[in-house]
Amino acid sequence: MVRQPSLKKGTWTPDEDHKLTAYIMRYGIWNWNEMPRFAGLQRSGKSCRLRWMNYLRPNIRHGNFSREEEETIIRLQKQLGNRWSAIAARLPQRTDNDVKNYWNTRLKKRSVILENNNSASATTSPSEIISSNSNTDSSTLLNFPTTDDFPGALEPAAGFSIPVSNGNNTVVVDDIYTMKDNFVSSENYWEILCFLEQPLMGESFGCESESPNFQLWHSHSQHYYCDPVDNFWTNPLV
DNA sequence: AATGCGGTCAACCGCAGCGCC
DNA sequence: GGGCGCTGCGGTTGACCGCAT
Repeated sequence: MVRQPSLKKGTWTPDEDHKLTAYIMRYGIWNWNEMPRFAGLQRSGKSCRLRWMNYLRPNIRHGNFSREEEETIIRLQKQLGNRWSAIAARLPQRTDNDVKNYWNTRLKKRSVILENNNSASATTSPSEIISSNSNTDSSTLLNFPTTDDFPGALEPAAGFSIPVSNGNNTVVVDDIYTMKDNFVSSENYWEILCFLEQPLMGESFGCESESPNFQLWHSHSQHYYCDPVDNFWTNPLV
């Protein structure tokens, strides 16, 4: 009798991330339950899907919720309840898991205060209340520069400190190692590229440099940006 | 230096919805 | 209509980290 290898749980390793990303880039998403086996992963399909949807998928931002986003979450949560996927759909580049975590860890308490303040003063805007609230987490008050603020600018690299305008001097950008966001570091870019040029599933990649995907990738290499319009990642074979 | 505690967030679990047969 | 498999969603857990003592 062939024993089914036990499925791994817990934190994903960089190697597992690479395997999953490379597989989806090459073959697309076809069946979450079958994919792990073909991708050489000892993970459940659910685990792979979750990892892809919440972390590896391109065009995802983590942390540094803007004040506008906070207000949107608070407003929509009031309107829709805990329908996190619906709320996340209204927040570009945010995942339902991120929105849910952010709500549970930060906004939930603040929302209660907001309610109290609103009942006390119906004329005060949410942002004013957030700003004036002494219990407010200082991290929510940072005017964190985004790529929306500086179109075409490079995203700060992982581990770098950047100046903020809340009185503290710097904030450390979250450590990322690959494709966590739209942008990846040049080091990771080449690391990924090297990985993708390795044979997958025992077959050669052949002339990857002539493939549409490769050219798309290089066409964005200035900013290492994966354009969602290209549908490059989610459906690489089209 | 060691320990405790609270906050954060990645990941798991269970369930509901949907489509297919 | 019912069973089955797959996917998506929301609640919850547990590991990790920073800070206070």
